[in-house]
Amino acid sequence: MPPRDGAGDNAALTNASDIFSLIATGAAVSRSALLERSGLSRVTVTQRLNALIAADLVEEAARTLPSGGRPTRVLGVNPQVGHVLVANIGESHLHLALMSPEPTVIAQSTLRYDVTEGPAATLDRIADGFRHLLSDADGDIGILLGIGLSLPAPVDYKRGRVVGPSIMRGWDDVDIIGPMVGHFGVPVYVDNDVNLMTLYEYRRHFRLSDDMLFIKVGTGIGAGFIADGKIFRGAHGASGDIGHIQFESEDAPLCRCGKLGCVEARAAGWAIARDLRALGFQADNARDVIALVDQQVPEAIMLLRKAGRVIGEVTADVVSILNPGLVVVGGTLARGGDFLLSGIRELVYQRCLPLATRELNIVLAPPQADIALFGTGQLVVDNVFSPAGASDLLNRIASTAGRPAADRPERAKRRLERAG
Amino acid sequence: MPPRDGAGDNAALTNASDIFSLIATGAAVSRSALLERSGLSRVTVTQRLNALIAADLVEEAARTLPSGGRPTRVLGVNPQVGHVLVANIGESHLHLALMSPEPTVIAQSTLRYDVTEGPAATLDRIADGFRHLLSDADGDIGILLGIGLSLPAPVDYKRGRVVGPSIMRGWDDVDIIGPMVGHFGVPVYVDNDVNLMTLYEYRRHFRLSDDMLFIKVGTGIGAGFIADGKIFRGAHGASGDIGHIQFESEDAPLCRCGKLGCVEARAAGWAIARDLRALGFQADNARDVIALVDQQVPEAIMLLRKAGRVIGEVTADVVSILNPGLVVVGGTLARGGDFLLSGIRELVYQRCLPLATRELNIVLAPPQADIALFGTGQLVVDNVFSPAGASDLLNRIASTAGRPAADRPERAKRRLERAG
DNA sequence: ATGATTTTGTATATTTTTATACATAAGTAA
DNA sequence: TTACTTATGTATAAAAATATACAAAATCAT
Repeated sequence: MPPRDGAGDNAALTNASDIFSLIATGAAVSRSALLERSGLSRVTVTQRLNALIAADLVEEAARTLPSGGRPTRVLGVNPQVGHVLVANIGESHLHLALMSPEPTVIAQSTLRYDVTEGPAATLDRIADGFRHLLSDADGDIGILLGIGLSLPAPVDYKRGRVVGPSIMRGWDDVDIIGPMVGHFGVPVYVDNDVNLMTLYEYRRHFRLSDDMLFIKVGTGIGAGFIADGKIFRGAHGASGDIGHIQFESEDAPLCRCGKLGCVEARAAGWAIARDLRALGFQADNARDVIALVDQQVPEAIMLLRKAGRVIGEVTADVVSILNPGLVVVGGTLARGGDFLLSGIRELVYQRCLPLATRELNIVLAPPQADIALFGTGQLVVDNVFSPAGASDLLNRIASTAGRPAADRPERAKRRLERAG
Repeated sequence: MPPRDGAGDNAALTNASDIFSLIATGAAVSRSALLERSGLSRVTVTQRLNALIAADLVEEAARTLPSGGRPTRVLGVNPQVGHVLVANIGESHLHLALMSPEPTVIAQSTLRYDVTEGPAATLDRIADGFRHLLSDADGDIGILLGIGLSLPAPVDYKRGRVVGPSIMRGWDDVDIIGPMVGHFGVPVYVDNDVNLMTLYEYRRHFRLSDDMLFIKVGTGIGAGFIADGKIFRGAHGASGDIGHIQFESEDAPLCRCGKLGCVEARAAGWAIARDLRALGFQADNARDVIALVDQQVPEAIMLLRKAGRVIGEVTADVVSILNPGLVVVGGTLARGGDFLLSGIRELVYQRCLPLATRELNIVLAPPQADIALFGTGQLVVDNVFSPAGASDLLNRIASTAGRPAADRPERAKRRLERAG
């Protein structure tokens, strides 16, 4: 066992980022797997692994795997290597969390706010809230790995900006990443909340389905896709806008967007609530609709079933276009269970050709609160532990314990530039 | 200038695959770009580049780029490094070509065949046809880099098999790659023809649009997508099946698939031809429809405009779901020009929210024959010149001139395994 | 209890890569 | 014509990686 020295050899540390990334992403969790995946020699793998262990970034688990001879030791990231900060920005609430890299919640807080405060003031409040979470944290939680923000609006992921007018008034084309990087000096990621919910369901529950469709049915209706293992976002981050696809009918209802016959105007929580009010019931939103369904109110059930068939109609089109292997239905209205799901299945299996549906599963998302928050944590961790992110991270760790980058030999500088 | 020696140092050659891939893909075409992109030192880049030049795989172009000091020499793949074989398998024709890596056609042939001959006999005929093309080739065309096959059916790209019953009767779930690899011993790639047309348009005409939708309107109707620079295929290769999305109406026509109201039954070439026959005109397919449009027959123009609006309706849904930055319309009916395009634009701009359309372009594909064939060539070249493909290729080249893999030091063996 | 298998540890010679330095080539601007 | 800039060539010492070998640990089967 090599001597443990927290500072370690910093050049050796930054040089070990490829090994760190393989372990951190779960791509290789044993020495033999590292040998196979890295293409390096056994001695070099051992040397770099020892540097990571010495720096307390990686640890040997108690667990071993049988191999027919000496058992294989499992390797893993030290859970105390660091933490991430995430914020789910709603229309009236800010839900903040300090998370470990699994990601699991270490601490969290919820703040009320008003969207009219504007992005600059809101981002400052989020930064303050993050600092409170950090200062209240007990024990050694390692370094801040990165920050993630979830927004209920289309987000151009590469530019880190909201695109287009949306319910987040005043946020269109505003730089969100810059101010947050300014506050904390770590990588910052921003995405649309439905995309992050989709990422959560994929990574936590449906990992084997590399092409899956997530449909969020709540007060509004939206969709997220995993295509070949990655979030599909479209050219400007506005993919999945299925709520405003229109179907013609004589009684096409007016949508909030100003068009007639949108899926949302027929089947979203607000639309079902509208129809329930027309029948004399008290209902404002998706949650109220589900409360009435839970009370077995026949009219609420009837309207939910009808909504299921409308959602099924648009889902059928999406399935024809995208060819997913799995459809996951989540959001508040999904708590209606089979009242909603049966209509979705009926229309999808009716409308699509067998080629698209013969190996298609349509399921409800497992009930879980705050999945956008967990999805945001997952996004940050995935990026920070990627090969490029790991290189950047280990340079950051090394540079807090070593000489400045300007003094480094050329190779270390070049590695920094490539990671940048 | 290093001495030219065709056999070269084979270990040095396989070690240079990363440099070769960077040059071959166009990611780096100068020494300074190679330095930046490879992360290697200047001496190592030069050593590996010299090995590639000595092996006649890479050449220094006559062209230089001004730099303010000594001009930068442009590097490129030797056009005679090798060739690819491609086949476009139609319903009644086999269109074969021998292509250079640009890809451009060196030689080609067209064979009539019947789909009832079955896949085994057809693949044998294709192999024979490929051998004829090779034996007729003049001059040094280098080694066979790879083979590509295009099919008018959904293809599971990873498995290299047709999925589901289709117009290619008898091909469902048949191994296509195995027999062709058996014949020629090189990598073989199989994909759906619309995907390959999409790849061609993207790489040859719309390279800056990393999220684009290609709509093929001919006798049938289908779509292909480029998502973040890559072909989007779906879970089983059946994405883009927009022809069988149904819209309800009182007079919904019966489709060939057995459903009522499919987009294809309303707007495909065969459907317009059906409607023209009902009006007393002679028309069997998309080509006949366009011939009548070219003759300015009002009824043909009217039906084509109507088809444009139906296609526009489904395109609007696709645009809402996928958020492309560009829509390209191709296929035989696209020769109808603005008679078709104006209806597509009308419905897309009418039905979609501004968020999806404000930066969306909708254009006709430039006229060009055989774009699936060129797309197939592009697919082969992209794969063969990728980092993994280049490693495999250089191992193949080295092994035809060097000692057997079993005799190699451990590192060369490990590189082979990783490339495999 | 013993032998075989597989993993992991450690050492050393060789090879490859990098860092550094000096030099020349080929433009461009003054 | 000269000086400056940038690219490219070449050489050498130092560092890193690899190949190879020997050894010990920890199971498992007999």
